[in-house]
Amino acid sequence: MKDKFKEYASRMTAPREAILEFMSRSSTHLSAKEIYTSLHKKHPGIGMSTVYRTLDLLARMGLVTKLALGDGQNRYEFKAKDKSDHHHHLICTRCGTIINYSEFLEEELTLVRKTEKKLAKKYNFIIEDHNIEFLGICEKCKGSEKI
Amino acid sequence: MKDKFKEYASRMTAPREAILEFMSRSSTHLSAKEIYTSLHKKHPGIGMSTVYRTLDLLARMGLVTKLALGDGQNRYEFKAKDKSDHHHHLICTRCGTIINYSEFLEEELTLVRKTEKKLAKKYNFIIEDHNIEFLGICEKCKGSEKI
DNA sequence: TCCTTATTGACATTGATTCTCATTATCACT
DNA sequence: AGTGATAATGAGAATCAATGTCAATAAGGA
Ligand SMILES: [Mn+2]
Ligand SMILES: [Mn+2]
Ligand SMILES: [Zn+2]
Ligand SMILES: [Zn+2]
Repeated sequence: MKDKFKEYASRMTAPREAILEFMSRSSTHLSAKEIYTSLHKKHPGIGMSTVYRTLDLLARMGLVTKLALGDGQNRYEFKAKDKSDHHHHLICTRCGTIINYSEFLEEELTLVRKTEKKLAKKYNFIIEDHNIEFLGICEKCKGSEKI
Repeated sequence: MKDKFKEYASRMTAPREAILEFMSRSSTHLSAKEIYTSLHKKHPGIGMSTVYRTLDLLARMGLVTKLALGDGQNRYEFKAKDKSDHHHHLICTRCGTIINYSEFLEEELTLVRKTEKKLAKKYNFIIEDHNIEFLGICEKCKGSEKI
């Protein structure tokens, strides 16, 4: 891992190690502040700036995904190298709940690849990633509908 | 249209009409400030707050889509009722360029519907919309790669 | 161990979005 | 057309995520 860091022109430091370790252990979609706060218990020294800078670095390294959901703060999620970790999102527009789903149909993956190829050619684009999200009302919010 | 507004608990006002009219005429993905500035020429009276409030209203009405791309400002796009207007995005992670594409394969639409149905059932979700975006490097940015 | 310099953290600053509130304008009802 | 209740507005303040500044620190090659 130290090597991977160097590749991105960086020294391996304690804060970076702590943040990466923390991210790799959490499975949710966390805001920078949530990460900062959680980390603060064991690592009181780590500042907010470093959290942002490191998350940005990890995103560039491809170890973390940055999610923009339009609620005023970005969220970050660890991305295992393991392909089986790849997933898409189901987002509740009422309460913000995010569900990961990865029970893809084979068709789904095949089609994504086919579409990528088509778009890359037509628009002369290098396609590196994709986001697919379905928006709606979650189970809980459905329940507390009538007020 | 006036009726549609009322349905959403609203009076029809000059600023709202101006903003809706402007949005329906533009075909890009505009930030609130861009909308404010463009509008300011013909309607110097309209304030920033009203732009935000009206965009939010239009989004709730389903006339406008709010895009969160994680670059620190949301963008808004008019959504014609016309189904043929539906499209997905191709986004350059270097320069932010957004390309609409809508040459869907039939498969694509079929699959989205099938996936929606599957997810709705499994997670007990009411699915109302979806976003699909491909990220990468656009033609222009590919050109100015080596610096 | 020493030295260069990448990295850090405290703090300031920016900038998008939201809030506040006195003023204005819409529209239902005469 | 006139009136009144009140929804909506706009100027400015406030909030708050994210970025910038910079002196102090620490990583790691020599
Ligand atoms: Mn996820
Ligand atoms: Mn678009
Ligand atoms: Zn919900
Ligand atoms: Zn580009």
